[in-house]
Amino acid sequence: MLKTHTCGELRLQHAGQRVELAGWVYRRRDQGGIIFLDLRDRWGIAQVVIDESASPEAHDAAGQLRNEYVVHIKGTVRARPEGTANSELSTGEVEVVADEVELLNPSKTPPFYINQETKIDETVRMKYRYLDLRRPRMQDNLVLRHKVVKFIRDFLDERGFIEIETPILFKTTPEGARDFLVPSRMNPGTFYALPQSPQQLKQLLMVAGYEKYFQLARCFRDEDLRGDRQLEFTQLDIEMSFVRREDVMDLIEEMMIQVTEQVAGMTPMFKPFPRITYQEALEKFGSDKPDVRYDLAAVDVTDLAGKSAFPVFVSNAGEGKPIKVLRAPGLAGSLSGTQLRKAAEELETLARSAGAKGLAWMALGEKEQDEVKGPIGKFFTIEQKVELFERTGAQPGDLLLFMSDQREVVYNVIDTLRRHLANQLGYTDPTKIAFAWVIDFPMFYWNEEEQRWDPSQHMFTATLPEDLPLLDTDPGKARGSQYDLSCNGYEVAGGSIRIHNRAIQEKMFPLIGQTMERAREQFGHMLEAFEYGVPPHGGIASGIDRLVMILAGEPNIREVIAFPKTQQGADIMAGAPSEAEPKQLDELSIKVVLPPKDDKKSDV
RNA sequence: GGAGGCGUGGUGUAGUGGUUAACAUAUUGCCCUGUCAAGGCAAAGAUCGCGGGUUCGAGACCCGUCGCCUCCGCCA
Repeated sequence: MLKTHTCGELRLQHAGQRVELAGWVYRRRDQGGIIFLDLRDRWGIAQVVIDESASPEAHDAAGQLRNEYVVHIKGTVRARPEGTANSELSTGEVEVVADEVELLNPSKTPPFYINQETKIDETVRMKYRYLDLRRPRMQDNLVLRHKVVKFIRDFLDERGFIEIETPILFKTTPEGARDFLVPSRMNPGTFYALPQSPQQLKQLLMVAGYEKYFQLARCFRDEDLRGDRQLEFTQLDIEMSFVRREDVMDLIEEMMIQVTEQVAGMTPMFKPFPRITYQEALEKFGSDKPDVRYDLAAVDVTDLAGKSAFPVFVSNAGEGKPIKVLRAPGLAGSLSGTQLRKAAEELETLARSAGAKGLAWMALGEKEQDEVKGPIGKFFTIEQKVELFERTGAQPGDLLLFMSDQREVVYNVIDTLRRHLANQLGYTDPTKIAFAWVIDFPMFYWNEEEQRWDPSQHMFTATLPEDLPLLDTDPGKARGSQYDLSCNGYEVAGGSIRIHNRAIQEKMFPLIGQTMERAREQFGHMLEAFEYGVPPHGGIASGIDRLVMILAGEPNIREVIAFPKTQQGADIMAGAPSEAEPKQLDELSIKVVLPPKDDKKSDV
């Protein structure tokens, strides 16, 4: 090794020791007769001092160094002189007096700062990702990611789980997203699908009797990217036999608490995690993955507002459309009439973008006796207002936002406004973390377009035992054994107890508009396997990228993935995706036919 | 597929139709023995993403296009 120690480990106790360090020049401070180098490696930064009078050759070599040059030094550790310690640095009490400085490799001037946290255009960061990853922020993130993964592996190993790899080249899996296809050279005209999750395979491992399985599985979904979504991602995949819903939830809850506390050094705001039903989550937060770091829960006032004199509310209530209120604490505060209208208009624009037709509001003055402002105030009697304030907990200076529409629209508007208000009010502190379980999902959503039921998770999800009869009478009311774990407004895990009974499994296919023939073609191996002694089983899957993103306090998933893709699914550094060689296509019996371009111009 | 934002020296930004395109920082050179976002002096560095158009005149206005980001659709 070219190093006896890492740059980050040197402490007072090393004083007097002769050491070798190697790393990158993080900063150089040339004082003339004395040169300071901040030498960086993955473990930290150490100050190296080169004194001209003591080591002229080393001083000369150090004078040639520039940022990001790779160097190897030999020297002696000593306590820094009185008054020159740097408390910002973990190695700040010591320095290495170098007598040999060897340049291992020079570097071009990097296109952006490695040694400063400034905003850099993501295009540039992606093009030079290997330099971006040199930055302490990215190194911290990837180290955290490693620790999370390592912790999880150990945690599950201690509890009798074994990790089993499942294939990447497989067959379409029933997750509902678009598949990535891989052509088979040996079987012209046929394709593998990359797994969207190892769902089927892990269930088959339960049939095989492994009982406790996990895998850090790479999964692929060919859908548009988002700040919290990539084409490929890593999923902690777990499946267990002979378990009930609570067994899986308890295991994950314990694991998440320990990871948060022991690896990320944070404490979940709620222990145990609150359990919210799907219905309650929608009614209060408008979302099945609510951010419960803050309250801001919507209040139903359909009965009350329906009796007001506001025509829209009266008619909506009559049609069974809900009327809900979101209270924005202190938001009306000291605003003037004009400012208030402007603020309300901005919120209305946002509400419209979420599907609302409008947004009614009421502002409470700062003092108790102040008049209630807002266009709909006059439609409510004094008594109605008093009750309204009581129910919503409204305080002087609050802004009340009213939503009324089709139920789904109202949910969407609540979710949008709630997230927006939380940001505006400073409730979204990334150093806080709050998990919440969402349970009792409906088994199916009605697909109006196709006139059929779509499974809300996937077709292997078991129905809650008490709701089993509903499958025959009223499938829309049947609740599944599904459980999702939300964290700071993101879904970080989701799973269910599975169907282990072939008769019930077969009942699912017609319900979701699939013929038995088609089901056998796609899932025949599953149905057949289910005839050979399937244990009751269930499991869960957790998006590791997303979890690490939250634990790292990062605003998007790319910050915790070494080589992520852009929103267009491109790798700017390598230039992927790219065209294939004709020879490759020939071997695969594939012909590329691009859609015609530029219809507008050819018309002219 | 759609909506919005952004694109100006290496990087981050300013730029109100007429400026020698400004500032900070980085870079290069010189000076400097206790700095740590070191400091001082000096220099170099931009076809303003690309292509059209409007105008006497465009970094700015218009149209198109490309790229990046956020969001909707999609995806749990």
